[in-house]
Amino acid sequence: MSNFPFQRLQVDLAALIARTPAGQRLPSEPELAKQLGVSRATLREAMRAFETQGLIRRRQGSGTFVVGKMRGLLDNGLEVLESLETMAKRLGLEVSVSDLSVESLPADDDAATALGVPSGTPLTRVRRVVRADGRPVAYLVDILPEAILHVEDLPVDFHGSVLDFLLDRGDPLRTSRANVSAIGGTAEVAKALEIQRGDVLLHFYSQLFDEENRIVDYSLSYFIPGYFHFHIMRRVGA
Amino acid sequence: MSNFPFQRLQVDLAALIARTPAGQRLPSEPELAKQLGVSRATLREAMRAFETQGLIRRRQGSGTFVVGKMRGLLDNGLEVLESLETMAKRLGLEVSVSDLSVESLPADDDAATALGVPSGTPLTRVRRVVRADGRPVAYLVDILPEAILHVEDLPVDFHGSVLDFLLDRGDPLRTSRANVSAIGGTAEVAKALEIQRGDVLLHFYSQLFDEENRIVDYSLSYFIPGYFHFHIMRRVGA
DNA sequence: AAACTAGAAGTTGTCAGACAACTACGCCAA
DNA sequence: TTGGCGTAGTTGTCTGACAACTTCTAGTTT
Repeated sequence: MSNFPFQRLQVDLAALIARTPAGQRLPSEPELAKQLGVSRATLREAMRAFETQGLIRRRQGSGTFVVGKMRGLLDNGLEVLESLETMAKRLGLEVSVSDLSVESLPADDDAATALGVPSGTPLTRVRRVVRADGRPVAYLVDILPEAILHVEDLPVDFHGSVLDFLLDRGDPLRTSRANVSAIGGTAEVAKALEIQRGDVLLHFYSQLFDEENRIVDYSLSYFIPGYFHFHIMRRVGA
Repeated sequence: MSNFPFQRLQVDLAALIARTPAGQRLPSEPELAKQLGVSRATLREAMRAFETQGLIRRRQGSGTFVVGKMRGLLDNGLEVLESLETMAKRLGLEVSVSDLSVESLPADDDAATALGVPSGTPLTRVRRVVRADGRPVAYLVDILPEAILHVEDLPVDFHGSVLDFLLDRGDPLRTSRANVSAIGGTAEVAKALEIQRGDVLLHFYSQLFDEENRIVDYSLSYFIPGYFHFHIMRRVGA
């Protein structure tokens, strides 16, 4: 549908790669270009993008090969930011949200530095507990300027994911930087997750950036180990 | 030095992007191609690769812009696999290794499934404690088939990093899949790290793959929170 | 003077065709 | 059987061109 060959091409190529068994060779570039209705130069740019992502491998004189079943891995991985709700839905899991709290408050020093705004700036804070099988598995806190998300912007059926809301609204989000660590639950978190204070938790502290590299949101996530399996694909450093 | 335009180009372009302030425009494609001594088509392939990595952004009719100070972030991040020793060196930190233990043992069920080999296969296990300021900060265990790394392959001055050794040897390593979680220290780990059993630890369980997607090594890493700051750059899911 | 419009210049997006470098495979000869 | 060689097929790179888009300027209109 798109009039932009490269974008359409990326979709088509991704589909082709996804349905091609690992290790198998793709059609030759001239042929693929003809099939997909683009020039070889454009096709090669797209292939270079996929090669950079490690999905295919090209060997001069031999051909282009799809590299592996990374697909399923990547999707569950941390390379792509998506809400827990979206992730759970994709994995066919049943999750529910409880203790949803949306409130406005002025920025304290921590929030001010994390968001790059002056102290006292009006903020919106969203907190929620995610449950699987009725048991708490994650406690999530999002904090962002009221200018970006006002309490009253939220629909009545808001299910808790700030990320999903911003995406639906069309905000130009780009990347998230997540700091990963392990901590013992504080009193507040322990209460929300129905665990003992000091129990082991996986902790993400992350900032969300828009396409101009401005900080849109920062969030604190606390996961009870064992329910979600987070993984990362890492490239070997040259 | 390289006779392969694309590889040389990637290095040159990376350098150019690195030393260009964030937000600034790069020279136009025809000019850059001339400067770097390649055709515009080849240049564009390289730029597409960098664009995929999120380092630059191109706008038709306007120009190509470097995107941000991601550079410093990425380097400390988890996208690229490198040994703790290499990381520390790059960051100018002083770390030492103690309790280095290298031994051979047959594969138990866990190791067999993790490495994709039959139970009983001869394995090599490398364990070590990494210290900063004399205090333990990480406990690392690498396990891999003896066929890939035999105890006697190791030099007398082996400093503990299996990854560095394999890389120096020229093994064709490609990616690592790291599962990240939080756990309480077991007796063995607690003893090595001089902490209480059950104390909070950040835990990586990772598999190392070669370019044919074969499992080369799997490792267990335990980090005392606060010393290393691991972070991940995530793209917002479409 | 201010605001709007048309155009020109510059930039990225895409295309077509060609040749070079390399690989895989089969054929032929020893 | 084995070794070498040539040929077809594939990716790597280059050249030149045109289309689509953005930005800025200069002129025109209000």
